[in-house]
Amino acid sequence: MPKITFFNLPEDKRENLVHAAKKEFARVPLYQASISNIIKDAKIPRGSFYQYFDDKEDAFFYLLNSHVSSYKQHFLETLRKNNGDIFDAMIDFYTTIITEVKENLQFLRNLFLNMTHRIENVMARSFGENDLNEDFKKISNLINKERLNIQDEDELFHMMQIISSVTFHNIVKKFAGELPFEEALNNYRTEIYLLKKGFVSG
Amino acid sequence: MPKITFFNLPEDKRENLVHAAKKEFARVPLYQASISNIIKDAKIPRGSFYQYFDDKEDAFFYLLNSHVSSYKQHFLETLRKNNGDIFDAMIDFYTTIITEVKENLQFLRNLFLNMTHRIENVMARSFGENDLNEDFKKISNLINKERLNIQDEDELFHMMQIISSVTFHNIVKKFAGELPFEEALNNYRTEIYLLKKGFVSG
DNA sequence: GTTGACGTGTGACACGATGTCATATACAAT
DNA sequence: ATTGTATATGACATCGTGTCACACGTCAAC
Repeated sequence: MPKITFFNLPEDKRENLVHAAKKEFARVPLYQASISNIIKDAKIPRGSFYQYFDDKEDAFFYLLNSHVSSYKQHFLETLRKNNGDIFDAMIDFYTTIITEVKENLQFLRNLFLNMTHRIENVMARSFGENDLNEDFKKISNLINKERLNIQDEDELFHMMQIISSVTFHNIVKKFAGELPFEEALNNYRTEIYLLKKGFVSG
Repeated sequence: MPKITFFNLPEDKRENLVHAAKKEFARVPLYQASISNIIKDAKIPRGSFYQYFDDKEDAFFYLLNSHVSSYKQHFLETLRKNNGDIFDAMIDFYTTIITEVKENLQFLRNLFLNMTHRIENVMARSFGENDLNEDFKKISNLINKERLNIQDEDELFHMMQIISSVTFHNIVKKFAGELPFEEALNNYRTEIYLLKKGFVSG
């Protein structure tokens, strides 16, 4: 978490700094980002940066969290819009991610191509990292379970784990492979379809 | 790839260096590893390191590749041993990974908790990263498709993609959560079971 | 209006890591 | 011996990090 000093900053100065950080993390992934670039761009002295943040990661995760919150919101709306059909909602959501633009897209690209567990952990909260999780319950309540071949909450939890693994991986492959939109979407659709019908007949 | 000089090295000196590198990459993930530590441990001068490798990553991926080759071998044997039952083979293989010991375990831990796309790409070759892939064909030929609810090679490819996404993610969660062996295995079994039966009834 | 306390701003600095390069050494071939 | 080629070496320039002593500004108390 950023320090209190950061939140006490006059809005324009704070936004300026945030923008410089965003720019740097859109340029390169976390481990290659440099504080020097951020402060040069934001035109603040080195010491000031350390008044606001513990270090590079602190700034990064602050930005990441705000991204995640907004995507979380968006996902819940998407799920509602699709009347609780989790599969349609995922495809919808997947489309949103891979059609982001400009700086946001670069940020996401660096994010997904360098998805350490620590980062994944922050993101996965949207999908419910553990079964006591508030977000998981919210999602669970929205899901239409009528035609789901799922026995209990535990299976539902693991179903969500699987879906998010597959979704993450598809996003990574889209970003890595520079696949055209249609191809990426078809791949994802195929995999969701396979998940629905299952691998074993009978 | 390491330079020719590296392969010309007398065996004991080379192994000594490899061991020092392994130790460093078992200590911390790639992005935190330091060449200084490696050369200190291997007792070679700084300049020599750069005679053998381009940089830190070069050394890392050399080690990684040798790990992957051996696991690839092991996976094919496992699949044969399980008479082409891909699901049993995966559970078998998963067990192997999470019960590795000592230095190997730490290396894998750092690997999976910091799985960038570049690393995943190297690993995924064992599972067949693209359908023209030699390894994918080998695996495909070994798989018993009798009871599989799979129409064609494309679906098979995506099935493998899904299985590897889920497997990777389970390994990450095991390492991150420090889950006891039994719990980790049960989680993985549940997810494989769900993949087999499918999410939608009918 | 002087003082002191507190929060904040600042940049020089010590430290550590990287990759390079000029020079030294070993050794084989002639 | 001489020359050529491969390898060894460590000092060095460069860059990024995090810290620290000091400067500044505000405000309340006296």
